[in-house]
Amino acid sequence: MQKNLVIVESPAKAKTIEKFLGNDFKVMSSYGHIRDLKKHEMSVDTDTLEPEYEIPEEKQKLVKDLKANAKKAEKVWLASDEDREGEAISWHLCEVLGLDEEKTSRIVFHEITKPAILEAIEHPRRLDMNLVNAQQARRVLDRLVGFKLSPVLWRKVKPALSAGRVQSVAVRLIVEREREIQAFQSEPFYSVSAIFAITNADGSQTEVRALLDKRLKTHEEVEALLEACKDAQFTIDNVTKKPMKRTPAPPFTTSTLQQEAARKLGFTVSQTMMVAQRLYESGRITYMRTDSVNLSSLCVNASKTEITRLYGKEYSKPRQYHTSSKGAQEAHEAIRPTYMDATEIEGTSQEKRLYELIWKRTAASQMADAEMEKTTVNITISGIKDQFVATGEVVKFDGFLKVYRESNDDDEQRDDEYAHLLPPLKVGQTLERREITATERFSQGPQRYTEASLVHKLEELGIGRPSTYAPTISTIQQREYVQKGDKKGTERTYTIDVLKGKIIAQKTRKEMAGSDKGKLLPTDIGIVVNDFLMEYFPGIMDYNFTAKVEQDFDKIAEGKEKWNEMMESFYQDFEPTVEKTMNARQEHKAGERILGNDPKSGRPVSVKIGRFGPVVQIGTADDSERPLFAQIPKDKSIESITLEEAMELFKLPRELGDFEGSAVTIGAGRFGPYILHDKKYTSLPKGADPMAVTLEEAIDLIKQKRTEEAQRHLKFFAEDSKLEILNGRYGPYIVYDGKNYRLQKNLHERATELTYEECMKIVNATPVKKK
DNA sequence: CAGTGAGCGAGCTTCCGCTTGACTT
Repeated sequence: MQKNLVIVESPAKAKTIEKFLGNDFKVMSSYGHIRDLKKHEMSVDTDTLEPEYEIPEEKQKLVKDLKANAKKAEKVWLASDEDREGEAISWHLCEVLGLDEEKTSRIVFHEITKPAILEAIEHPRRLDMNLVNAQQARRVLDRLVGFKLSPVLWRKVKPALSAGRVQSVAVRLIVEREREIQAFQSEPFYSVSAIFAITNADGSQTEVRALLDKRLKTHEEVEALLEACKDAQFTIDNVTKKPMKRTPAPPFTTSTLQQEAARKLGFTVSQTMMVAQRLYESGRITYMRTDSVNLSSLCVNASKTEITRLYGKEYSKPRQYHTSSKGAQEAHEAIRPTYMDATEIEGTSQEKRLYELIWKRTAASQMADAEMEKTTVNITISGIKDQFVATGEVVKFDGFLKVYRESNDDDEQRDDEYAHLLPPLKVGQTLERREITATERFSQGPQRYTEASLVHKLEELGIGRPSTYAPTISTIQQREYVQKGDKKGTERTYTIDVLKGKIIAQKTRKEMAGSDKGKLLPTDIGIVVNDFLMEYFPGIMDYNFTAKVEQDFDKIAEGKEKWNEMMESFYQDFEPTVEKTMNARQEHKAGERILGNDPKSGRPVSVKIGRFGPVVQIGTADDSERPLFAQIPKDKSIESITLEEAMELFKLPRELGDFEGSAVTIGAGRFGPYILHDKKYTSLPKGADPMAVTLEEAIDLIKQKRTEEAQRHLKFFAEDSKLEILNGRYGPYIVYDGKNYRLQKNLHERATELTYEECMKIVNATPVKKK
């Protein structure tokens, strides 16, 4: 007979807790929410705004199991997390399992240690219905917004689109950032650096690097300065030394872990979460979805011991951190190693690297400040007012820097090159000028978001939760509002003026400007949807919308406001706006734009988001003649495409002529332009203009493809026709039953000599990829 | 990592937060 049943949210947690509690306790997990609004319908009564819950199919078995165990138990302890969602989970459990109030207790604990759990058992409480109602309000509001707005988009923009309190604002951030970048006017300026020398007592010389204390605006100023420096004397005017301290960053939350793993390890946001999940399940780290920076006393103490052991007493400094981010609910601890004495773990290389990052961040947060001394030396130039400044930084005590330094997103830290050790310098000392270099630079516009920096921004705005950052990022990419891509930069030239001896020499160099890799870019659909929502639903799109409704949820949680009253007042304004927008007589779809008239037929040419994405259309649906369509290629935008560019799209497929008795045509496919001949496809090389390709060039490419094709099949096997050795872009590889298997580098040489057995060994040794 | 290549024009689609699961070869 089971005396006690404890229900927590996560199975890993259940396993740990069961160990702390005696045989009288059975611990089970609810696996998050057990009940929710119906998946495929509104499931909210639009008159009373009351939600209608159901137990989803995949939870039925679990609920049955929980029910049976609750019935058997003398007492049920609801131990879900101590936040809105956790309280609601407990309430749903009560309702669904039909728990008797007398034999049910609600408990919460903040860390998974034996004392903390025993302490929680000593202090049970009742369900907090105010907190539950705050969650219901949150849930219903999100459902109303999502399920009312999305159908508007289906009608006005494109089917299967979606809108929501979180995702639509995420897209807005990216669209607006792209517009800022486009509007940004880069201004040139000149930064001037100098190399001086001082002669030491032994006759040797030491270099001193310094920067001019201001940026120059024009090339004339550069010329004037260098001219003035030709015969000038450089004298040390002032030497100041300032002690500086650097404090470690707080331990990881979900958001900061995602950012650092992206910067230091190159992980995507979802990759980080998957690896962290595995570390959590194997008991290596605490829970990975958290907004808390709090560390348990257990960890603070263990860190102290470990840091003292590894680095010495002076490196240890126990600290407590407090969460300041908007909307934080702190149901968990910060993300930290479960055991600080495990500095390394077994596992995949990704697991090892992420664990090491978490260990270092946690350890650093419990270490002493770093102490530096910053030296600033002012160097006057005789005859002019401007000065050079040399700075040096000496680390007096490295403290936490011994293990960890937080990265940041600005890759431009050129000034850092000049911060280093300085030789001893005295006021009044003169310096020997070696060379002075003025380099033209350009002011930097705003940076595009990465997955991780978008998460950072969302957290800052209090939008979304640790459990939704990664899913939100993938949703906006799946809906094709945003794509991760590369932006080609433009080449620009810049000048470098160097004064060496008495001669000023000017050079020009080239660099690529504004190129970006793997950043988030808005698509045409993203832009059109954003502009549409901004026009008709500015309230929902407001960056403060979440913050405002959160205030209401807080009032509900405190019992100062009724949740259905809040819903009603929201819906009163929202619903009519939806109706009005939905039924507004539409002359054209959102984002539609007339480019002009087709020079040939005179029919109007327009662009819009069609059923299959952005299209150019000649003519209208009411014409007697059917309209013509052409997909807009990825590198063109619906916002900026011109009539001429649009008309080009209708020139394909283009017939070039005949070759070996069949037609050669140029078409445009999903993967760019191609040649079609005798039902075979040949890609055009990158950068080739499909409008300029001649029949001769096309035939050459077809022949080239044929020889490649002939050389591709290196070896067949009589034993099994499914097995082949092929030659690919990266050398020889094995194909078996339609799947590819890589050949180790050392086998490339003798690829054609491999036997059937050898190949099958490789095939069978390769693990099956999971979907 | 390993090679891809339509021309559709209606039915269905959708939210945010909690949490992990596992058709068979």
